[in-house]
Amino acid sequence: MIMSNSLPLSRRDVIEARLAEGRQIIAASLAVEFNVSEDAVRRDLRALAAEGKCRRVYGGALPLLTSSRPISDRIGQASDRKRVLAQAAVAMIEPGEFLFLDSGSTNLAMVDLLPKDLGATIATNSIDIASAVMKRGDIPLVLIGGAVDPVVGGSVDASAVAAIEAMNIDRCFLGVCAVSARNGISVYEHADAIFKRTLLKRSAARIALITSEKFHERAPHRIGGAGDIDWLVVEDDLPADDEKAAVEAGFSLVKASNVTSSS
Amino acid sequence: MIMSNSLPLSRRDVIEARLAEGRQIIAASLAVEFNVSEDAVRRDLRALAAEGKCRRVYGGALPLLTSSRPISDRIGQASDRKRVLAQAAVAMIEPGEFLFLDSGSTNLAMVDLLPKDLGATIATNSIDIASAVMKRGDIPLVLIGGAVDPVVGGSVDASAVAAIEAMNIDRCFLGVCAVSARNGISVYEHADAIFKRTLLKRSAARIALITSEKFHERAPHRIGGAGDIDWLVVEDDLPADDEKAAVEAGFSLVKASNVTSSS
DNA sequence: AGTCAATTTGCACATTTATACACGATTTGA
DNA sequence: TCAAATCGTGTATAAATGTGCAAATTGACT
Repeated sequence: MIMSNSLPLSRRDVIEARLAEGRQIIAASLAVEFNVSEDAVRRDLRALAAEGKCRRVYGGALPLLTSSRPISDRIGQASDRKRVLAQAAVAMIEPGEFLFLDSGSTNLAMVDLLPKDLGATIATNSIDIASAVMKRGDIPLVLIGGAVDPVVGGSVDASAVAAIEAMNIDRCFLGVCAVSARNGISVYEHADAIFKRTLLKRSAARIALITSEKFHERAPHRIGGAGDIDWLVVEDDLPADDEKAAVEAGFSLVKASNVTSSS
Repeated sequence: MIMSNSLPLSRRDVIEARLAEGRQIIAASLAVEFNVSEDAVRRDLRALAAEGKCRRVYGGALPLLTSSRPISDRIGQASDRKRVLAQAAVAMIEPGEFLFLDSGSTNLAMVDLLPKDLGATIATNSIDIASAVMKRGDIPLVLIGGAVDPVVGGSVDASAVAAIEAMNIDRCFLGVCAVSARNGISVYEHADAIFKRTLLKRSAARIALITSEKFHERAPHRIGGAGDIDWLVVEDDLPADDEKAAVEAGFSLVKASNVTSSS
């Protein structure tokens, strides 16, 4: 029973860590995520601002450092778009579900956005995702073993397929390399494709997070078509022709609007 | 039900060990787990905080350097001593072997010290070690899956045991929590002990890296005695009485002299 | 065995801390 | 300008904490 009861003050550390990454803080979102009132979040922000760790703004707080961060900026930019997708995906999760997070940087971004009181269990074959989930420490984790594919960053061999064959997954988040109306969803690695097909077969709800450039990628191994995926979570500013083609191919789209306040 | 009838002193050691692993301590949970009042736990936390081992927070305590860099900071603390042990352990590896690296920060230190042209394959159940091996990118990796034990940082459940039952390991590096002449080698977690016993059974050569303080730790679950381990890699400055007791208990010691040179 | 000192523990009490709620003031956006 | 959202302050409540003290345990010495 050592589950998920996190220390109250660790919340402030989490906020501080996010600020250190250059991320903006929205008081209302944090309140929901940590399952506390907005007053508590505001107190934390006030304390952090008093320590000079952030700047208070209407609706939340912003990190202080605005000057030179060459590398982190680029990562932060890419992360921002992926985080919007991830936030929309997190909102689709029901409490207590058995989730599978497939390998992929967008799925990795989901881990930090999962609410604290989520009673879900996460299974994954990605070492990076497993590492992130374990670092949180409040989510039960099931790791899929097997020979590790260095391109995928996780196990996609026969033993990994056999492991998920024995799972009843409530909701899986698929990582894909390319999407098109003609070829459906595809990936680069053959073994990865076999693994993902099995994953889709064993999952009740199947979701894929798609950054806009994925619609113009090409990959050799087809996983399936529109009938094999329940939802594609796409960016808000997806070009109209891409969207039209996807819808006509039978895909159900969920637009991830960055409702994160104005700005 | 783990009823620890162990010595009162051991409780504080267990708490310290958990903090060293980066885990957060919740006073109320600890009180239930050790079957003592919260006052006793708070007294321990106060003492540990006074020693600089942790940071007290409302509701329990947090490890000191955990928010920003949980892994690298821990390694940075005792990196010198552990790197010496790890270097000695790496020297025992033969080319082309199938290795198993058990969970543990000392074994983790081995990953970065492995030579480039090593034709070995590494298997592990530790997420941190898998992450480090994958980051290198030049070593074939086999990951042991299963439900992840948050204390161990990897899988030690029945499926993990079943996975290594099918392996013929040339050389395994065991992670242990405590060593003594009377009780042999021991760990904190029951499932971890079962896993390690199977690991020893499936391994041709069995090695454990032991920092000196492990000789004065206590842990509830015994893995085995001197006959179950081929080599204990110990520090150069191991106290003479500890060394004498270990040798008389039948252990074969390898002293890791810090003549690492270079760098 | 007996005794004494030191440590550890549990309990009672006052204090501090964190939190949620209520109300008025302030800011934001249309 | 107005309405909605957000912020700040005050207050009540629950939880955690620190302190003092007595009982129980341990270890050493006679």
